[in-house]
Amino acid sequence: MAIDTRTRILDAAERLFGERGFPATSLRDITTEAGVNVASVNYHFGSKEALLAEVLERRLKPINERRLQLLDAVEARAGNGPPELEAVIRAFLSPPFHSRGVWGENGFQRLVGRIHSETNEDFRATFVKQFDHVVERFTAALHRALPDLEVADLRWRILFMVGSMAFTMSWGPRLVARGSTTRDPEDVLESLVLYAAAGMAAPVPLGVAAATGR
Amino acid sequence: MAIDTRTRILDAAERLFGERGFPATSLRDITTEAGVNVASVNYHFGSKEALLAEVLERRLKPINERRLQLLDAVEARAGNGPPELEAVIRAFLSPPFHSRGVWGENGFQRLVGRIHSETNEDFRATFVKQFDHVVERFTAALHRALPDLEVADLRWRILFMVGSMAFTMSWGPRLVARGSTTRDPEDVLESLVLYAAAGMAAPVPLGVAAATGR
DNA sequence: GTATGATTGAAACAAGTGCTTGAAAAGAGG
DNA sequence: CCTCTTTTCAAGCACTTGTTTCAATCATAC
Repeated sequence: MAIDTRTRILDAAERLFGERGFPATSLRDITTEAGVNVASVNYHFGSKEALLAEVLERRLKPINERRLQLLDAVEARAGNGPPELEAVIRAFLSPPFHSRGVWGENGFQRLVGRIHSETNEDFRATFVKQFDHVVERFTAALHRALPDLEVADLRWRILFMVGSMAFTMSWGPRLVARGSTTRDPEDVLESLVLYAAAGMAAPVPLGVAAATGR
Repeated sequence: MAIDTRTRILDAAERLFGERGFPATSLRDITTEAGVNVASVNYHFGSKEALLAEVLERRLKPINERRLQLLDAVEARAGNGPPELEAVIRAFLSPPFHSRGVWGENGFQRLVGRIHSETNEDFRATFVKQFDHVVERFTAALHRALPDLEVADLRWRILFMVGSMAFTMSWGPRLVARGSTTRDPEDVLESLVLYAAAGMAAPVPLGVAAATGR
């Protein structure tokens, strides 16, 4: 059962990487949890890092595809006019929330939130490249929705939005578990969309605009 | 030179933990960079984890003290009335931006953004406790500034804000380095304050409010 | 049923881990 | 100068790391 072994390794790795992080998880942890031999990781994936790449791609590819698909729908609906801000943001934020295993059940979301911190520069570069196209499409759409906002400002605000999302993925489940607040993922997504939409539409800092000669 | 050795270890650890992450940095990496003997880490700090705790506390304590100090000023200015939203947010966000070595120069900000992902549950718990008081003070202040917002909603929005901040600390310098956008830290802080203030003041999701019986 | 290629398994590899040891060196006080 | 504490050092501890090896097992096709 070759494919089965592969998926068992991927599932165990996803869970453990998400829970403890990439460097803190050993191949033996993974293979023990998966109930397979240590050697099978290198047989099927080549290396620990290549395994991480496959763990990420397995989930991220459908998420990014879905994002583009939703954005296409929003833009089609808008015709030649500017797309609706909230709809664009929702197209970006909702797919990860609806991906299998939301709220840390299998730990994938927590893993995503930390990729940039646990891998080396090279790995990170190839990882970020997966997002380039998506980010550019959404930047363009948001620029049409917010024509008064300079692209440089827009890029920062997108970073703010992604940060909220990643952090919520990582800490949200823990927050809910602590009981300090409770909410169904769908509601959290909705809160986040409203928060991000309001932030995106915030007035441009006039002082800054003036200082940079705009 | 006992104190000197201590600081050299702290500085090197701060830089390397921030750059490669906690588990990926070995004591030998640190001591080599610091130009001291391996044994001195355990002599001065007790363990690798205790070293991390000190690295964090050295920077975080003044930051949190400054936050409370600024919040005091904002609340004093407001008297009995509600404090100004933007001022409260600025009191929270500005100290880390003004801390020594902003923008990844020494990597501390990047380190903070990843603590939750690289340490074990126990360590994390004691780490988060350092923030409890600060978070509660700011939650209360924000609640007074936004009386229509339920505390549960507010807590989520604070999470969103912290996420934007942490992510900006981690990725901001990298973004600037890539040249896709450029901005002086002070301007980024201002953008972030405006973004967060607008998000905080966003309308409450009516559908959600209705569904939860409000 | 036997040959062929894909997969698994137990064991071992060299290298690196955090941490400890015990002696040497440095510093401080009389 | 001599003591006594603090600090540094080279070496080594037991253990874990990612990866490799090569024989045993499996599946499939002739």
